[in-house]
Amino acid sequence: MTRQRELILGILSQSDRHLTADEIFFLAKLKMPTIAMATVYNNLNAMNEAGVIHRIRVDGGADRFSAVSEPHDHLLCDECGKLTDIRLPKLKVELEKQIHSPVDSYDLVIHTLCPACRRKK
Amino acid sequence: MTRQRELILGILSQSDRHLTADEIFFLAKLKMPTIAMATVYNNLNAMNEAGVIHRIRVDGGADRFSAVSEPHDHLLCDECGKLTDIRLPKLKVELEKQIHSPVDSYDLVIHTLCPACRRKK
DNA sequence: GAAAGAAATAGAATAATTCTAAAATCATTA
DNA sequence: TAATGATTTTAGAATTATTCTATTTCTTTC
Repeated sequence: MTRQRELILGILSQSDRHLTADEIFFLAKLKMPTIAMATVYNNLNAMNEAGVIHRIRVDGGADRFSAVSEPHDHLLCDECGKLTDIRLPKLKVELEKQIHSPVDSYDLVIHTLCPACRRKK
Repeated sequence: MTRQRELILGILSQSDRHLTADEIFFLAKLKMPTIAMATVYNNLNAMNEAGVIHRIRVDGGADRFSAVSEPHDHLLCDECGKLTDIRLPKLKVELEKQIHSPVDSYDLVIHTLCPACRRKK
């Protein structure tokens, strides 16, 4: 656990949004101006592999990262692009029942309108 | 519907795998050597927007495309990387029940071992 | 405090995708 | 059929996200 890794993890933990590597790099630079982009990626990859953070790919953009370590799912608002975490604890078992095989893990992004955007319609 | 678009759609329809833009480009070139990569992307994007084909993003690699128009889900084998379609018709309703909101659509990739790889373990 | 190993840095390299400008194709109307 | 305008394709440059590489800086241990 280097200072850089600590910084990056801190940034992710404190953010309620899911950040791109670029955003993390920018925020990290504010606190540690010498940090390099490769360091950000190195650490994001390492922590992702270790399961400490989570990488999520969304259509039309860079990968996002979040510090939430518990498995969880995602709501994506197609109107404003906001990405929210949601926990569907029963889903894994449900999926295993449906495919008749053990599920290692899964990635789920649900497209829906966020409450704010729904109200505007 | 240009000749190029027809060709690309044909390639996708006839493939049982999910192809990358690169693979589609290669296959298209065999039939129409003058076709350009940009044309492949133009058409893939257009057809994806129109809902005729489906783009799917998988960790660590290029986007894949498939012609299957019905909504469906994906099984990804973490061992050999094989990506298979699966239909879970009840899931959408199940999700709507759980999030208490209408679900526009959703993307699901289930990580599991394919039968072949499971046998080898 | 020197040596060894691990991680960080800077910048080049790669891969996937998009953009741009010119040429080709197509459909429509004169 | 010729002219017109719109759309699409083409080729290659440009961009974006990410990884790689070689060198430097930190840590840790002796």
